[in-house]
Amino acid sequence: MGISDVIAGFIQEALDDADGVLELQRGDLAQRFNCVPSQINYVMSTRFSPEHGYIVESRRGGGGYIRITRVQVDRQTLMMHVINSIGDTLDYPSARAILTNLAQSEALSVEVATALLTAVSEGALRTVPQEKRDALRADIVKQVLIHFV
Amino acid sequence: MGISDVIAGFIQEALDDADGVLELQRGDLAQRFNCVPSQINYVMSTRFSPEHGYIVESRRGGGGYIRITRVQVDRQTLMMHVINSIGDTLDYPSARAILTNLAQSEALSVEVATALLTAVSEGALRTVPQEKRDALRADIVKQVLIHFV
DNA sequence: AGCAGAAAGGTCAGAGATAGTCAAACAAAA
DNA sequence: TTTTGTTTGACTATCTCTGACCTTTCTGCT
Repeated sequence: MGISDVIAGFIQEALDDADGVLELQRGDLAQRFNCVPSQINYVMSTRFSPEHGYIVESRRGGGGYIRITRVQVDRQTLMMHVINSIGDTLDYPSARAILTNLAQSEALSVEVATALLTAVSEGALRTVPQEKRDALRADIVKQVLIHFV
Repeated sequence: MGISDVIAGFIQEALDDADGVLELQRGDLAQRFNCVPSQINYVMSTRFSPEHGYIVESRRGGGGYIRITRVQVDRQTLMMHVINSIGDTLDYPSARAILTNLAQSEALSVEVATALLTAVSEGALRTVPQEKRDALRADIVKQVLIHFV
């Protein structure tokens, strides 16, 4: 088990204690585990990505921090199911179908579903090369849904 | 937490007590928090910008002051103002400030604001080349906001 | 009125403190 | 052996704090 796993475990525990939201300093953590600071970035991107159910925000400069939020996971298996069913790409009609479904089954409010659909519409993504839109759409939808689970 | 956050917190509280309008002296504040006066300017420009929902006016000379006003406008106006204020690019911290502000002033529900913020987070857009993210983020946010006016 | 000095606030660039990126070296797994 | 995952460190980006210098306004004196 490498150092990345140890760090990830430490953060998981701290998140449990802290009720799902944790703010820490990259330098501190690096020192505590005797590794280079960028190792923390690696851990964040491989263990606390949106797919894993976390949101990571940060700030540089004096008093900087990394904030990790674990999204609630107990509410809807439906959501998880939907999320898992979304592959690496998602075209607009499929997105529309999925979101309409979720709204109809009241897993999402109509407002949220509409907002999200608009966010991934061809219009909103028009500056993204055609061939990359579906991948991006999948990312965005998954991330938002994960956030709402 | 740095001194800027402390000062900002103090001002927020004072604004609450004072019903949204506050007049204070730069030198006084600096002395109270034991910092250089220009630190106050820094706090103004980073924490009380129009983007955050404040108007800051000031006057020099004897009896000079800094006046901070928390703005409250009707939903339509606020939305239009916000949409117009978004240029061709929008970084994540700005998006967060804008959406937090819209949620606080109840122009958007917390759910929608959160969903949109997640949709334009660095995580969700990670497959988009760094240099194109801010432009895309601006597009998405504007498109969704227009949809909600 | 005109002017000088005092009493504010403003600007900007540099130093310090954090965090992020990326690619190369290394290690583990298939 | 090929592929995938991990670790490192040099370089970069961003946020905060400070101080020297600048501009505006007020007040009192002539």
